[in-house]
Amino acid sequence: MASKVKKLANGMEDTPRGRLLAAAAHLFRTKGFERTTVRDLAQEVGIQSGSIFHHFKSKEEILRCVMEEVIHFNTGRMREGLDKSAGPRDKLLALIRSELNSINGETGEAMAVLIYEWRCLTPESQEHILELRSHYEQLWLDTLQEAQQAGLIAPQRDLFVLRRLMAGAISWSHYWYKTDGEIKLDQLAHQALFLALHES
Amino acid sequence: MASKVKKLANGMEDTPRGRLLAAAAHLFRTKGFERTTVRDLAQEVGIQSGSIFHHFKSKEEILRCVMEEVIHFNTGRMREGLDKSAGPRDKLLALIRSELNSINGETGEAMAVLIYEWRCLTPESQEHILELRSHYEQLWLDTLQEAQQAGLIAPQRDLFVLRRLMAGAISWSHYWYKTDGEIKLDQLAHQALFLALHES
DNA sequence: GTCTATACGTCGATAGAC
DNA sequence: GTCTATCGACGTATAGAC
Repeated sequence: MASKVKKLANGMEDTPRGRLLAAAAHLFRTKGFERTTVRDLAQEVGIQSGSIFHHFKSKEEILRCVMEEVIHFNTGRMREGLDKSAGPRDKLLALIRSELNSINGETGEAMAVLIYEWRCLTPESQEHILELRSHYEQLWLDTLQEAQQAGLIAPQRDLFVLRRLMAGAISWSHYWYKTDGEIKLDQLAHQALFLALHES
Repeated sequence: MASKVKKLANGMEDTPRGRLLAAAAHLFRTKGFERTTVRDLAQEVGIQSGSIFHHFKSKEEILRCVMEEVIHFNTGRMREGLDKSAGPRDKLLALIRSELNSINGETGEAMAVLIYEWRCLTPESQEHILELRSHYEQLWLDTLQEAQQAGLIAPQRDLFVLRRLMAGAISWSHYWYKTDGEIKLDQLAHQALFLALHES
């Protein structure tokens, strides 16, 4: 039922199309893309399965749109966080916080879909999404470089590798981190910052 | 065809059952569990689809067995590496090396299956696999604690969180790390060790 | 232990009325 | 823009011969 879909936020308007995307993020996350049928999707928003194909030309297109939306939304939010921060340490912390938030906050389901349903995209869609992500990754590398030049990160560390390691560390949190647990997201961000810093 | 399956190593004997498991690790990794059909699987080992069900009672059982085998094999290898190392720093490095090797070496496909096809297990199987992993995780926590007591890891760091972050950092490497690239696995292990150490 | 044949459900997507 | 009805393909698993 439509009421089960918690929030249509994240730039997803309250239109049939937006509701479908929100439901898709939820179902693709919990059941996986393959196991989710267009009939599941239709039921979740309260229409019939045939009606879906008026809004999207295929099931794969729905997946691609979920991924596009979440990248756009989070790239914007990350840029905001970066603009509000001064100094390399705070900028780095802002990036970490922003990424942790993407994964464990309101956009968490869509982010998990972005990570785990990658294979279900056609090669053309994969290429398109990769292109969207590249700006996002460049912001990370620039910030890390700034931090290393300021002496916050040891000179012998490979920043390209460091970014990959941190991306894994952060994204993995969706497996174990509980928003309502003991650890606050901000504490987690600081623990993750230690991964990069020279002197903890 | 059977010849396409590179190695039946990793404790998988050269029996019909072992060949099926090796083929399953490969196919589940590249196509995903859902997209892999029992017909694909049968073709890969050169039998008919119906014959599979003489060896396994369901497709899900094959998945569970792939996961069980890879956990057993890698827990053993990790213990070996640990036994050969002296001192907390080397022990930690041994764990990192061992885990990187599990993910990027011969057992890489099965490890990726373990991580990414989790949802496809029945709840009963999930519980069973979790139990198998718990010993493995305890070895990590013990080693981290030893390192912290020796002053290698800053006292303000939460070791439970650190292990989770490192698990993510390491497992993520299967997405981007290329065994035949510039970076050697041992270099990567050292870069990953920096994530934990107080003074890089 | 592998074969052939097939039961039987479910899938994505389409067609055409309203 | 949503409905109903349905097509044709493909999925897992089984039955029984060899």
